[in-house]
Formats: sequence, structure tokens, C-alpha cells
Amino acid sequence: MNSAEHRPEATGTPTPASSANAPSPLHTAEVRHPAGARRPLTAAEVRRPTLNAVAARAGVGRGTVSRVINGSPKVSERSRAAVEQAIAELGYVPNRAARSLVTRRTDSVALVVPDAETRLFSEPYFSGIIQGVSAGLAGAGMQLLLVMARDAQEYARLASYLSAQRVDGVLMMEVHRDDTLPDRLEELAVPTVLAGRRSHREPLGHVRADNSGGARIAVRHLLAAGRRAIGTITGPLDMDVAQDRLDGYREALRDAGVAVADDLIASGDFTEEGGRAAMRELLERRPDLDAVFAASDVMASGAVLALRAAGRRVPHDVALVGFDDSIVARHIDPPLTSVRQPLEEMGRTMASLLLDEIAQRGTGHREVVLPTELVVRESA
Amino acid sequence: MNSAEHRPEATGTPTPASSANAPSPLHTAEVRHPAGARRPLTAAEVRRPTLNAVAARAGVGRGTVSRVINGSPKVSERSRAAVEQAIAELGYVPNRAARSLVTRRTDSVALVVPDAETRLFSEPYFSGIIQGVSAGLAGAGMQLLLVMARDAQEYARLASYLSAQRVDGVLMMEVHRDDTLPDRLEELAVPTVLAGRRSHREPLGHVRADNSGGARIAVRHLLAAGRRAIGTITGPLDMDVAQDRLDGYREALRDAGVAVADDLIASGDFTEEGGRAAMRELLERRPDLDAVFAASDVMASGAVLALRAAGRRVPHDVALVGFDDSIVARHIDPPLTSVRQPLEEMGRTMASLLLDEIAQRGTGHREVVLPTELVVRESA
DNA sequence: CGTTTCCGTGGGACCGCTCCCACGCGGCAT
DNA sequence: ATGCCGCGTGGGAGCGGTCCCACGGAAACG
Repeated sequence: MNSAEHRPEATGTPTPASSANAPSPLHTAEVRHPAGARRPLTAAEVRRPTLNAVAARAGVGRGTVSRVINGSPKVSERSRAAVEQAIAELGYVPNRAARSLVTRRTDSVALVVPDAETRLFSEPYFSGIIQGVSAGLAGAGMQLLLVMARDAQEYARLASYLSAQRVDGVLMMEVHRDDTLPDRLEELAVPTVLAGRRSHREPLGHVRADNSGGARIAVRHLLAAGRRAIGTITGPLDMDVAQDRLDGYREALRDAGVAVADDLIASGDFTEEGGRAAMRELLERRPDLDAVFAASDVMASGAVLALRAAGRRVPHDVALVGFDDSIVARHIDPPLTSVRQPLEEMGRTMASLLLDEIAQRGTGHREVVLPTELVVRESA
Repeated sequence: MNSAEHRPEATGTPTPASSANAPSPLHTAEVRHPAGARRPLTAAEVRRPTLNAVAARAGVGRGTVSRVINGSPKVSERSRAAVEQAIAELGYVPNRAARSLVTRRTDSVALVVPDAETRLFSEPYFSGIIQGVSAGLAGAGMQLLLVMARDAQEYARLASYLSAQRVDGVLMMEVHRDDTLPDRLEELAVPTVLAGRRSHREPLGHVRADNSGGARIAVRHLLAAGRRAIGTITGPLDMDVAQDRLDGYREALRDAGVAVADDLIASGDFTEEGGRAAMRELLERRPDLDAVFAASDVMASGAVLALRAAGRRVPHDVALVGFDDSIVARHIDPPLTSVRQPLEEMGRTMASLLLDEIAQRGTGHREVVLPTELVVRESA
């Protein structure tokens, strides 16, 4: 646990292991009052006030205080005022653990992030969803627990962990086709909502962007520009997002009466390097290639490198469309046309689906599909 | 709370408000056994086993079970084995709330993120630190609570919220000079560790990158390339990071015997637009400008736009160095030379400092400075 | 062989809340 | 006056752990 040792300074600044303001030896909790010097609080005072203390001060019973706190209507105006004043005077805040113990609710939900997916971290995807989730949860007074599974073993332990009345519900960020954690959570009757689905018949509630629709508008945009030899770089096909985007690509071509050739499809893995490799492959297989739809911006950025290496200009020789409208899309050269998905709204929607499921189990799981839109820039 | 309504589809896919697999009306928690059909569990069975149940099954007292769970050495091998078997058979997992209630520890810490700082989200900064924090916490069996304050009012409420024995400690992501939340947490005796410091005499424990050192190597690099009219685009100077980076810039110039001119310093706000505006200003003030150190990559990306608009080539006319080595640095045109800070390690260190402080208060707050390094690319 | 020491153990007393039952009391019908 | 209703209320009984004290039996001592 002593991993906080100080590292050698590569940049020259001396690194003082300084402990600024060493506190007095005993370091009893001491409150600095703005009004001036005061005696330190005694242990009893430092101890946060309990509901009992509030009741005593307000001259009512515990039950009444509890009712006031929980907004019960069966409290006289007089008592309510007295209790509220006492609460304010004492700075009382209810003890969550005590409440949880009896209510069997924790008022918190877990957001599970498979840590292996480092790709998540290089994009606004993760942050955008979290922001939405947090916003959606805040209104309901729910806390957000961030749970990262570093490896498969840890991931496997998660089910019992999450079901041990630690959280009222679970949100999952990225699910692969064969992921069984969601099933186990369902068995254990833990309300769960997924970002994306595992397959077309996802039994659990989930929220996703209209991936195939997004892919369709992307490809349609390329077709409208007169491109005909349109390739695609897919994500890992064991993920439904990737499959859906590929489907959308196919549909758009079919709708336009353009044949779908297998050698125009190369698979990547949502990484930059994967995108680069896939692009090289496409160029090799189809020298006549004049456009590419990449299933993610990061892969598109890799593709740009491969194109540049091959001496192809974007968009003149090969037009390019990405997916995600992430920050790289704006800064890549040339700026990337990309399909935007409403991340924050996805997060917010996940939160609200989960809250519904927690509130009244058995409503049935729902799926929500949010629209995507094409952000046109210079690459296509 | 019914904000999960379905939005009109912009992309054409019909959005079925489908509720897949509508459950049976009662929907009592039902466990699907792989071995075949089974009767639904009764309420009593669904209720998770308690420590008492484990004790009964193992034929020992509650105390003994508790000792086994907490790894006390004062348990005979026989009892320990019996208890462990009972735990496994029942799938027992301790109830956190019950434990918290008596131990007055929650085994969880909060990570406070001022939501206003959306800039955080467009960069790996946030993700990198979180990843480190999570890794550092996981070993100690601590949970990570993500707390976002959406506005000033919410932020103000945070102190009492965080001190209400909800968490054992607090990590704060971004602190401005005048932020008083850390002080209030200290008053309330809540262990706290900051990412970055508010000023040079930060009383609280904190972890930061060697910002001034990083700025120095950046500027030194520009000097070594023969540049002399070196400008800088600073961050908001009410943040210590920004001030430190500016200090480093000044020091490097002074060390090299180059005069520091005020008209070579323009302030940005860590945003792309701010970087663009600052760059325009610099170009106007100093037509002879031949290099710029931007205190963040995002601002550097804005600067590139302004330079391009002004017809200046990078790095030929004006060399550019950024800070953060974020994903945009790699993808910008030209690829940006930038100062890298060890985000994950910063997060891990924050976690371990906090754990120390929780374990033994009064050790004194510590500061840890982690080294930065220059990643040289084409922009300088 | 009695006495002390020590180790492993069982179980009572809480932790701070919610739930719920019983009770007092004023108002209304009888 | 007597009964009944219903509202607001107080407080007992847990929720599921940990802590700690007291206790029995084996080992070590005189």
C-alpha cells in the first residue's frame, strides 16, 4: 500500500517529500471558526448528530422526525417546523448505512466498465455517457458507483458482488455477444440496463444509438457524392454495434442498387492500428476504392495514415466517413465527416430506464433507440 | 422521471417501444437453473443469507463467522474450514450497510468532478486519472463513488453531503484557487486528496505533475531549435496548473538569457476557441513570433487553426508545443510535440495517499510531484 | 494435583435508522 | 353523555453486522 513513493524527477524540479502543515501530534478534529478562535470540539460534538438528537431537540419522537425527513404528509405543521429547525441547527444528515440496513435499498447504482476496453477511454464515449447517467441519477438522489473490472477473473466475481445488496441496480457500458454477466444479474433479480445490446433479441432493458441508421446515412452520403466503390472498416463483429453498422452499410448499398462485395469489407477492432491495417488491406484488394465508411473515428484516423502512406488524397481520391463524432474527428486532417450519437442523452435515458426498473420491477424491460445524425466535414 | 420517451427517428429506423420478453404478471424472482426447470424460489430463499445463517450452518457462533470473514488469526483451523464451507454453500456475501453502521467506515471514497469543467471530458485527462484511481483503490477493496456537481449550488451542498459518513475520503479532480470545498472538508475531518493544488502553499495532500518542469523542457526544446521569439498561451491563471506552466516558460527563457516580454503572453481558458483567440492576439502583437508553447493540447489545436488562417506554416514559420499529450496531439496536423504527464500514475498515487490518510489520520498531508516528459513530434 | 495462563469461542449489546402498532385526543354522530 | 372515527404521535422491535466480555477447556506452571 505504500506505493506512493516519490519518483525521480525527470524534469529537474526537486521533489520535496514535504509534509506541509504538519498537524499537532494528537490532531483531534478541530474546527476553525471564521468568527475567531474556539475551543476544539469534544468527541461527542464531533460525532454527527443522530435522528435521536434531532428528536430530543425538537421535542418530538423519533417517528415524527423520520416522517419529516421522508416527506410523510401525516405530520402537523407545528412538528414539522420544529423538526426542520432542529435539523438545521444541528446540521443533521441521515446516516445512509442505517437507513439501508432497514429499507434494503442503497440508493446507489453501479456503472460497470470493463477495463480491458481501454478504447473507451480514448474517446468521449465513456465521458459522455457518464455525464448523462450522472445527470439522470442526480435528480433521484441516487449515487453512482464506478466499478471497473480489470480482468476476466475480477469480472466473473462481479455478479455476486453486485447482488449483495450493495446497489439497487446496474448499468453496463459495453457488452459483447457472449457476455453472461447480464444474465446472471437477471437471475439474481438485479435491475440492469445496458448500453447497447448483445444481440438482436436482447432480453434486458437497454439503450443504444441507431447504429444501422447512422451507417446508412453515412453510406448514402458517399453514394450521393457519386462514389461507387465504397468499402467499410468494421468493428469487432462479436459486438452488436459493429454488426449493426455493417448491416446499415449493406442496406444502404442494396437500396441504391449497388452490389455488396465481400472484398470491400475489412474488419478492425475499434483501434487506430486496426483501422490502419484494415485500410491497407482494402487498398490492396481494391485499387479502385473511392470511399470508405469506418465504424469509428479512431479507426478512421488510422485509415487516414494508411491512405496517406499509399499516396491517396482524402477526400479527392478516397472519401472517408467515421462514426462517433469524437474529438479526433474535428482535429484530424482533413476534418472527418462522422456520424454523431447523442451520448449524454443515452446516459440520461439509461439512468431513467434503470430508475423505472428499480421502482417497479416487472414493468418489463424496454429498449430505447436514439437517433444519430451525420456531421459533414471535409473528408467526404 | 418519464424522460425515457422515445425520440423521433432522424435516421429512418422505426423505433419500436418494444418491451421484449414481457415477464409473467407476478414476476417473482425466478432462477433459471441450467440443470432444468425448477420451482421458483420462495421469498425466504431469495433473501440473501445472513451471517447468522452461516453460523447456524457451520455449527459455530456469530462471532466466529465474523472473525473468519475479517481474517482474524484467533480461529481454529477446524472452525475456519467449516465456516468457509458454509459461506460457499450459501453464497454468503456480507451486508455492507450493516457493517458500515457499526464500524463507521464505508469502504468507499468519492471522486468529485466539477461538472462545469466539461473540458475534462474532451480529454483523456479525466479518464486517465479515473483509471489510475480505480486501480489504486481496487486492491484495498474500496469502492469509487463518482460525484458530479452540476452547478455552484450543488457544489456548495457537497461538503455536508460528503461528511455525512457516506464516504471515508474524498478525491478532488480540479481545484481553483478560491475553492473552499477542500477547506470545509478539512474542517469536517474528511480525509481529502487533490489532483493539483490550489496554490503554492496547499495545506491538503495532493498529487500533481511537474507542470513548471514540463513547461521548461518544452520551451528549452524550442530554444534549442533556434527559436527566440517564443510566445505562450496560458490556461486560466486562477488555476495553479496554468500558473505553474507559465512560471516554467518564464524560467526557461530567463535561464537561456532571453528576455521575457509581456506581449508574448496571451491567456486562454483551456478551450480550443480560447487557444485560437489567443493565437490571433499573439500574431497581431508580435509579427516576428517564431514559436509558441501552449499550456494544453486543446488550446494548441485552436492555435493551429489561427496560424493556418494567418498563412503561417507549422513548424516552419511558427513551431508549436502543447501540453498533455492527449489524443488530439497525435492526430492534429502536423502532429503536435507535447508534454506528457503520467495520468494513470497520478490517479494511482492519489488513491494511495488517500488510503494512507484514511488509515492513519494525522500522518500529515503530503504532496507528490510526478515527472513529465516531452514527446517530440513534427510541430516543433 | 491445584492454580494460572491462554486460546478459541458464544452471545449480549449496540450502531442509527424505518416500520408499525398502540395510544391520546378532539370532533362528530348517536 | 357515550361511542366512534381518525389524525398525529411516541416508542418498541428489528435490520445484519462488529465488538467485547465472560467462559470452558487444554496447556503450562508451581
